[in-house]
Amino acid sequence: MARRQGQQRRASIHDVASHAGVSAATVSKVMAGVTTVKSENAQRVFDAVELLGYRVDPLASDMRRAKRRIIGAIMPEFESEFFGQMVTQLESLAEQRGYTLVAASSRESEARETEILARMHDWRVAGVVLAPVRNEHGPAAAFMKANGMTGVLIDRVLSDDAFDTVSADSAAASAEVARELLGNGHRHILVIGLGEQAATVRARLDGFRATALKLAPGVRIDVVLAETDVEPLRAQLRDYFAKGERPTAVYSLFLKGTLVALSEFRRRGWHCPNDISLVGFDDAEWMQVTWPAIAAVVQPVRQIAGHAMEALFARIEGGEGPPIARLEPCKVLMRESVGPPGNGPHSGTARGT
Amino acid sequence: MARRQGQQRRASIHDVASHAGVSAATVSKVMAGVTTVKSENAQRVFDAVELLGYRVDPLASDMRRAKRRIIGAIMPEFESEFFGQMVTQLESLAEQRGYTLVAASSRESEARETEILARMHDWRVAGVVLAPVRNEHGPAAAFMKANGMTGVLIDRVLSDDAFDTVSADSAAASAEVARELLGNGHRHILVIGLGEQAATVRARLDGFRATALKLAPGVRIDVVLAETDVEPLRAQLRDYFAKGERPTAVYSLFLKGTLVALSEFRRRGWHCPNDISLVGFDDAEWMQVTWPAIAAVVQPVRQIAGHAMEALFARIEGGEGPPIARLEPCKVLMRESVGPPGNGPHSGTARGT
DNA sequence: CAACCACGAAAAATCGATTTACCCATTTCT
DNA sequence: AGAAATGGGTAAATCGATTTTTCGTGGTTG
Repeated sequence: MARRQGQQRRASIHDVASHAGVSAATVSKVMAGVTTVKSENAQRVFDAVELLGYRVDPLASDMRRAKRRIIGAIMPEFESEFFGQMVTQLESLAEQRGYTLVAASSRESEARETEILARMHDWRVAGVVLAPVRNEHGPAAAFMKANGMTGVLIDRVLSDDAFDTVSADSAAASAEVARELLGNGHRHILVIGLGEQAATVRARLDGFRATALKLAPGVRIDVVLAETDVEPLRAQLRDYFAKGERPTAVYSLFLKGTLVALSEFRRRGWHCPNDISLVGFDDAEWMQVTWPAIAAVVQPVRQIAGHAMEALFARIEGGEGPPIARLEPCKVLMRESVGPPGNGPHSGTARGT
Repeated sequence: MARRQGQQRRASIHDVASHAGVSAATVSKVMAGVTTVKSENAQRVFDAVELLGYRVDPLASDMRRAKRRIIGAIMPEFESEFFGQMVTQLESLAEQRGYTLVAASSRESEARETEILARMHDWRVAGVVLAPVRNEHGPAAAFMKANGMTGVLIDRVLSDDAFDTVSADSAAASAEVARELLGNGHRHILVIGLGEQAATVRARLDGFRATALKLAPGVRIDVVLAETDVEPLRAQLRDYFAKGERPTAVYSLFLKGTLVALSEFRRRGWHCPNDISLVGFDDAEWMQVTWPAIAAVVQPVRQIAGHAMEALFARIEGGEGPPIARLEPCKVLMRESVGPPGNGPHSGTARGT
């Protein structure tokens, strides 16, 4: 084709202009699709563009406008399926509107979160999709407010007075989990989570507790919350079981908790669902191929991503009005890890085995 | 602090200059850390910077140079632990050198891969870390060559005549898997993979086969390869077992293959390792908490990322010389999914059960 | 026939930095 | 003492686009 040598400098708008015998402004107009250019000139521009392999430099093009066609995305991590899918979705939605997504991971650190935000501010991103490490009341959101950035908060949030929020309907999903577990006959259930993620954990916990108590007022619900990290949770869980506590089901409020629960079951030689039932918030591909398959709450990634971007672009385009707080419905997949209690060796009779 | 109202326009270098009573060039020098500035002036600049909350605009700063301080990363997907960790690593390495990482996912499509590459070329990235969908001989690498881009290829590659490559030492790892399986007494082994990823699959397969045949010349090694997608592989695997083939061990050459194998085992009611043994290339967090824990080859993500970035920056800084092809050693974690053959209900005697 | 409009395109300003060329005092060297 | 080197700065050019202003031409209108 008309591709030039790899070595030489990229063609600029001026190269095209002089080749086509018009001014740079005209080339700009043609590229932007403005109709007030004589068709003959437009054609010569097209030819020159083709010949030189010219493409608009998006950064130079963005220089003049206050908001650049870049969307920032900040996730707590990239390693999990959930955030991986989220980034993929956001990326493709941004592209659809001619924006480029720049993603960064805060690695579960609020300090890094703010740092990244500052960098994105430097980049003059048009908007930010932020999945905060803790919740909407952290330093990151404060930074965005202080600097007049436009953004949307997702995932570990409920609502905010300055930003639109989009998250899974944790409470409703937890209520359904409660119905399922209670329906299976469980009356002693352990819930595990991370206290740091205050708002979400509270919603999930309250949603679960309210429904459970309504269905069976005598139900016993134990709660083991670690503050920040997974390892302390593992230790607390170990203590809990070591004390002789024998719930018949465990509900984990986040993915890593499900892994911790499973590994503790392993250590103790317990199998699901005979010895204990397990449901986790957050689904993963492997959960349906293990034996038993693990029951899980599936977060609606596409909906969250879609509505987040919708809200974000509405603000970017100047949309006013009070911030919205959206809750997307989850799906609860009851799989083999949940069954009726009382089949296992330790339940009822067992205690000191 | 001295933070201004969120509403007003960001301070530019000229605002700082006029506040400090010097020229923009002087401000630029101070920000760049040039020492030939009178300390009194430097101080006034610092004060003005503090007062106005000034930060250099990285895009404007990059305008003049040919290569911008941006590194592009293109991964086949973001959803898996491996590529998630890879992006995280690359991001932090890029940041350490004052670069920003812009990551994009090709979603296992060569067309998208080239598209993204073109976009990154438009962005004039300083370099690209590309994990190709198929291998190093695809259109993406060709595009990079044709446009004189600097880049490094990772993961599904072995070596290239134009770019540095960094990948896991598939052959050595597969040899070790062979030693383990043969050592356990397996003499009929099924290997599954994706034919599309030619170079890597060949290396893994050959490494496995060579070592296996050396250790036990009579060993039977079956191979089931699907071309592009996972679902056809599932179908082929189903056919293979339906024909009555009963290998005592399966070695999956990639993560999704391991999932497919597991789900097929489930369908047939087979348990590891009694009915069949399983090892997979690629580790994941869940593999150690399931029952049985799944044996896996762990790819050295940090080393791959580290050496890829090292090589990339060497080229960016003008390093010459023939392309290097690096192989990073893997770790093989033999877990409970592997055991000696012959305990299961179907092996030996079984056939029509 | 002069005044007015519309059209299309060129010229110039702009975005926010960096870098080059050049200027003016001192110092240093011969 | 006169020339050359050096320190410290500034104005202006530059990067690659977009956007605003200006300009010339041709056609209408009073």
